[in-house]
Amino acid sequence: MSKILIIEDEEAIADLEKDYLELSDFEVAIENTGDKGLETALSGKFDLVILDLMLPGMDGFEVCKKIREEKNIPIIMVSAKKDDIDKIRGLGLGADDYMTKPFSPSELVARVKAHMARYDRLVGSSQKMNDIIEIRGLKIDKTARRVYVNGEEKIFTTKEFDLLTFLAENPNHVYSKEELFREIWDMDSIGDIATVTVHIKKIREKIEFNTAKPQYIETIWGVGYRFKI
Amino acid sequence: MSKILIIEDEEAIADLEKDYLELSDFEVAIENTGDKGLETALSGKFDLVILDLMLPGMDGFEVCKKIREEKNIPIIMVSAKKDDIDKIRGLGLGADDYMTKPFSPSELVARVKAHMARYDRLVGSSQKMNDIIEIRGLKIDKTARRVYVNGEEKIFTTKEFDLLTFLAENPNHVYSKEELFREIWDMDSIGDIATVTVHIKKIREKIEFNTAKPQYIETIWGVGYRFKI
DNA sequence: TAAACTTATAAAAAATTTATTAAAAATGCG
DNA sequence: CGCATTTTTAATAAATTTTTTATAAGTTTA
Repeated sequence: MSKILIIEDEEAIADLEKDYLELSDFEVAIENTGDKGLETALSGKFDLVILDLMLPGMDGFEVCKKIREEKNIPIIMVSAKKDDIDKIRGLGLGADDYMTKPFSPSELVARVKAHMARYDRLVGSSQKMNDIIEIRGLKIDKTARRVYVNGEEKIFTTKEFDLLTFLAENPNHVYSKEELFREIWDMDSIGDIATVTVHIKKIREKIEFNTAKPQYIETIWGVGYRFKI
Repeated sequence: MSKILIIEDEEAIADLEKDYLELSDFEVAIENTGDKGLETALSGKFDLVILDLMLPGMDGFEVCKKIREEKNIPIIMVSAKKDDIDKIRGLGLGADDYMTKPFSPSELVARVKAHMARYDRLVGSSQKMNDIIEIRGLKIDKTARRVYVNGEEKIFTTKEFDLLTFLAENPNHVYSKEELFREIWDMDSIGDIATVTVHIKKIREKIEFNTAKPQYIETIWGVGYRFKI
């Protein structure tokens, strides 16, 4: 199922868009500031972004530019002023479409579908450039299998990389050691899952500033681990 | 230089569009019927099509659909009636953009540029077609099938050359031995892919200063190989 | 706070993967 | 066909990763 990120500070509008998109079977998330929106967009979980121009914090121009530096996913920019639309079109920020408020929900859905279809058509099954996950200072390049922490590359082994990538791709979700084992090791955990603990430790040594107070992979005592977004 | 095809029966309009696009350094051709337009579009010589909806012979709907069956190039559809635009948008013909006449020439140029940029961004007209790959001290001449390391020619066998070229053309991407085998040997690896390892070693002997610390082809333990850019 | 339980850490042992070498097989060419 | 070259196979060595194990440290619960 395709995932759409709405970056919009007017709650009523965002909710309305969300409702209509969900009726068309899209999965929708909303962020209400530019900064949070950018971060979520760069997490790599979304297939399309609907971006309002006027936002608290970082504005839409900037967010669009920053997303484009890393991602090729379709971006639909939305503004209340027709003049702004003409202006940003000329700036060549790399947005894929521009809509002036107010617009009909069905038009939004139609455009979203069209952009998704084109993206699939062009990028298709080939190499998706969309394989960079970035959360705060952590950057994971999936095809190159490289990990950077605050710009510095850290060398990861296969299992470490797979485990970190899985957690980072599914943030804010607690996984038990058994679940992680099944996910990365492709088999049922017959008893011993101590190796998961050891791998988590090794990952933390590479990505955390202070392993005792992890910023990325949290321990949920008695349950498992969670990647904090 | 990018080439644009205008399919439009009103000569005055077509000429006007042509003039403006040429001012922006595009190469432009005009066809005035649907049938001829389709044929020219399918010739493969054009990077973008501007397609009028009302045409003698085959109409714009049909032309758009037929182009899409063969080509992914951007198509901008043009119509005098706003209603028609809404209608075709819903049809999902695969057009990339829709404009209602009359429109300003500068808007046309802006849209053309945006679509070209996106197409390049997603499909990557980059250096893939280049005959000579040069990365640091390594130079690969594809048509001559010669390899130079710091100016000195090294003799490569067929498989060695193909393997090195594939990796160098797709740098920063980790390929497993199986993938490399499929790519170079044109068949599924039924079990043994040890030959890939041996070829990598032979290539390294020729291009690396110290095969134990490869500067070009890195080993990603447990995964495969990666050409370092 | 002590007991019970869970996770973190460290180091070694085990397993896996790749590099190297050499010989065998296949291919291409005169 | 026979020779030279390329490619593949196979066996061993070397390197690296993964798992195990033991112990320490941190939480929770009664």
